[in-house]
Amino acid sequence: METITVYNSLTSKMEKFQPLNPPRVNIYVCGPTVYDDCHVGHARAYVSFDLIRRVLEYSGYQVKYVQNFTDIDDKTIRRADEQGRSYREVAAQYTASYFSVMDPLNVCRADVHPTVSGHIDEIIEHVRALVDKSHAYTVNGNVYFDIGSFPAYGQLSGQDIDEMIEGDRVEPGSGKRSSLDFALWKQVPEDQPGWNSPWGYGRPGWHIECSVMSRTHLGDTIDIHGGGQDLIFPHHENEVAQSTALTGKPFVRYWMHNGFVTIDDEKMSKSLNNFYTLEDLYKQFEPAVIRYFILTRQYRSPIDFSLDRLSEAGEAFNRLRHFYRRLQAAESRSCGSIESTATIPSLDQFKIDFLAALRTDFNTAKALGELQKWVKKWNRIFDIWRDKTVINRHEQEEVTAARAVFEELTAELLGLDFSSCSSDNKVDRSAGLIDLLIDLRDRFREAGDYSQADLIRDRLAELGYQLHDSPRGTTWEVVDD
RNA sequence: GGAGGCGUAGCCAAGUCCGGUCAGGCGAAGGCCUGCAAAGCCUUUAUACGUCGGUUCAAAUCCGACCGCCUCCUCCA
Repeated sequence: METITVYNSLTSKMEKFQPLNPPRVNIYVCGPTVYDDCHVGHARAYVSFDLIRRVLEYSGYQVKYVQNFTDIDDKTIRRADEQGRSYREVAAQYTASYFSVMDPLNVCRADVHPTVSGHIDEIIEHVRALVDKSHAYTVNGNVYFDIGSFPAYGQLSGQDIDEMIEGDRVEPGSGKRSSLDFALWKQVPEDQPGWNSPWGYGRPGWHIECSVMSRTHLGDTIDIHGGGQDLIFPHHENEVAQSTALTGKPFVRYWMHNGFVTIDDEKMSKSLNNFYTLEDLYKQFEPAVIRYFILTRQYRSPIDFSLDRLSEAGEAFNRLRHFYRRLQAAESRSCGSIESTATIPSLDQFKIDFLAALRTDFNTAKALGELQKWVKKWNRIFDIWRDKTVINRHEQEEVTAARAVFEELTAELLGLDFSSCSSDNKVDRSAGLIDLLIDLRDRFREAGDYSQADLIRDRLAELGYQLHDSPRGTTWEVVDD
């Protein structure tokens, strides 16, 4: 296990990462409410924690990763009512939609994807225990958590409780003792989705789900709890209260929160109606480019989104893609026992710098910088080799090693898979045909009939086959647009 | 109002906790390659760190004040 440094929202400090029971690491990430399509903000969150998971696993930890779906709450019910369907149908549809956009981003699925409706018994049990311990009280079929019974309330979000209460007023008729007391269980009319409970017909409150699901699947104390920065208060603050009040044990060792995606520096959100759904973006951009874009910033910083920025990320991403092709090409070159001509970039140093960046609070921006720097060094070597007929055998071994490490680091850690880009069914099928046309074009070129040669080249380009003339002949590739 | 965060070259963005040296990308300009292109690669693009003070041999980095922007305090990744 390698040393990893993480920023803990609870202490606002960088800390050495020490899980409770190494090498095991328990991670709980707040998942989406499944009532609508995912936008770039969701991608940011889940790519970030996917990356964190990958770095931990690569570093020798055994990760158990749990991410919930909130399938029953005000929003899923409202959406169901609008569409005359059940909340279960709505939740099923958007759960499927979640996977259909996250899978292409290479976001690994969680070990467990629990749902609220699947944990009603455990929720009722948790609430009942809080009532028994006098951390919660009942008013007309509602159960509220009693903030006054939990002195540490406000610690995570850095809120001064007295000040908050001062500016707030208890809603008349709610029966709450404090304006900050929050519902663990809500009474609802019989015609709404709900369950029978010791307090009557109702459904879970807004925060209890995560406390219960994380405890059910990961135990009393979890190592990492993740989510968006907007969840710190009140959601995570309330989770801490509910969980700690019940178990008496620390709930979370490391709180981690990802920054927002913004549009013109304002938060991307449903209410501002300034979001881009992933489904729409996939019509214009490869998912891998969106993932790359997200990784160009450290996960805690806000990242300003625009189609131009995404295109820029696409250009940077293409550098890596072409570099990978160059590695492959160099690997299959013939070698001879000639003298070495160039200083090969150090693979070890690159790997050290790259991993150090990721292990210092998952600094993907820094890691990508190290990667691009190393790529540039290699490109210089490739340019030197371009005019040679053979390369040195030892140099070729270096290329093979470089290719293997590049594949490993990009695929396993960054979740950017370059090796799959180059093998395309379309390619195999039409390869012979394209070669035939290139042959034909070469004859025109030799005869000096460039207008015919260009016609072939242009028509192929229109079909998505791009030709590259080089001293060693003409090559081609399939270009996605 | 309370809490948290941000302000680095044309643009994006590391670095700020642990003062002293490189980030990296996009764009742009040159060049290589080409019959010409396209694509790709290389080189050059910077003594940049919101403002004003202070500490220090030395500050983007530490201290103080100020200005501007964002987020949370209401569902939100």
